[in-house]
Amino acid sequence: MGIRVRFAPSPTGYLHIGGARTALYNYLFARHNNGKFILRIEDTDEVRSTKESVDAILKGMKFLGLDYDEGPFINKKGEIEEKGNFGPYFQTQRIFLYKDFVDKLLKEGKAYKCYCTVEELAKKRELSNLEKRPPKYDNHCRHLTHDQILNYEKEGRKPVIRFFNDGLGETKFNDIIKGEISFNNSLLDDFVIVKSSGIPIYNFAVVLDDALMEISHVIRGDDHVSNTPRQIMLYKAMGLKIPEFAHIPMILGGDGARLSKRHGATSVLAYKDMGYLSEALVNYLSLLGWSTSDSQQIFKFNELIEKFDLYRCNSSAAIFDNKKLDWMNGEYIRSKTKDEFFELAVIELEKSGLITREKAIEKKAELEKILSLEHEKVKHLTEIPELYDFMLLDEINYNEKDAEKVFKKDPVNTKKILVEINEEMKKIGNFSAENIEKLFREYSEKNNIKTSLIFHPVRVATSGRAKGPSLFHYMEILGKEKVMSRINKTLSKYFN
RNA sequence: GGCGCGUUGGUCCAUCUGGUUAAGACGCCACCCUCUCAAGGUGGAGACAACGGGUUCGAGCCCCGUACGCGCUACCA
Repeated sequence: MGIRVRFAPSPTGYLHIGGARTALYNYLFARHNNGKFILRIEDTDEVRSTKESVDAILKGMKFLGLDYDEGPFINKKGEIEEKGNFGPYFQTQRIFLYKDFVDKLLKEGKAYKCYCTVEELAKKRELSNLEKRPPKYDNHCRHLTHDQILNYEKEGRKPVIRFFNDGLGETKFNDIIKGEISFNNSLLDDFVIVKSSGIPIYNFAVVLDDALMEISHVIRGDDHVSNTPRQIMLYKAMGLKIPEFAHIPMILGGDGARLSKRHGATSVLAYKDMGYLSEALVNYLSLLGWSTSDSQQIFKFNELIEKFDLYRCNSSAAIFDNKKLDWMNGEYIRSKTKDEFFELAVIELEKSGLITREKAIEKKAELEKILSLEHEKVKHLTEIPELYDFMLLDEINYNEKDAEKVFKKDPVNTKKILVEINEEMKKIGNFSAENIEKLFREYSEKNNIKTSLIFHPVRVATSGRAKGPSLFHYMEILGKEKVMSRINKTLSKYFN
């Protein structure tokens, strides 16, 4: 009776945005209902499945914070281990579990061996295409004679096993998200359930795994809707309990096509590398297909668990909007405490070579002051180095465009102002933002110069750019000496 | 081709079992704040609910059809 759901990716690539959302919805549904969340790797595609993909998926899950009750995970030694009582959790390792079911289906005449080769089938398919008929298997091997079978075997043909579909009646199910969906059984053919390699086909393995793992709700992408009737037929044929189904719509790229590499990064880990917080990604993804009636946008993780409702999911595809994700990421970065932001910033700063971790921790108080200058401006963590480099570098980099614009407009007066203000600053005892501002404003008044004609040049002269934090505040942190020497350096670089 | 699913402003979506000036968020624009850039605040433009029929006193919400999009139709998952 307990709720058990699973996320079952195939390891043929990294964990992408679509898979991540499927995983998230499963997770949220399980946690909301005090159920179990299971991770199962569907690696029955022996050609495309890779170990690297398994790693990438596991890492992606970890980054998103989607912890599961059962399934494979990477242990402290970096090896893959499994937890849970319904294992194994790799589909290929479960093959031995399927044998009895296959034998039973065979014995009961609900499945049969088919000796047609892929070439033969391809030819038939081509023909029916030519004749504009639906490409359906022609049931050629349904009733082979003993001799025919012997002959095929002698030829060395390895059979596949097909499900015997009588084509009678219809298969319907009530999808939690899409409502009632029905299919006419006569439209489905005798589909393959076990490949000639002995490895079961997805539609068969998924049924057995879900049944054996006692999955109560199958929550997956709606590209599986059309597969569901086949699976239900199998559940029925094997006398297994049919779970509830919930098919969540696809995520599309800006051009309305299915989200893919062409639309930029689709790997969850790539988003991490681009400076997105997992909280932001999770929050954004949660809203791509689901919403509350009051259209709440920002949710704490626990709040998501509390409020998430599968029945309120949308049934139509959604376009992934990077702009909104960016906004949300900014919201989450802004909501970080000083300490948290410090930790996040150190990682980026260290990555860019601006500071070492040791040094950052040694000068934590000062660094935190610097960081607070631009904290609210950060949209991606990766912007941090370029936002603060002028505060951390001895030698500033001038943005030539800004320098040109600010210095060359009125070089004579600008030079005069810079020289004079630099001289004036010597007088400041306590080099505080307040005192600097006071001095600047007095100088402006005394000489009847617009403040902007002072502020802008000083900003570029001390930071190398026209954009930046509050002028006097960063000057205070920089200190009188650095400020004055930077102005002098600017003077000799641009005004000689 | 067949079958299935979908279609509310540029985007995500609300409108719970038919009765609202069709709400909110992102983005966009303007103004305010201001030493710049952001952030924040205020306001604004933008949808006659794909289209066409019905049912009903009344439909974005129900029914039918059309168009368009997506998915499945593999010894892929």
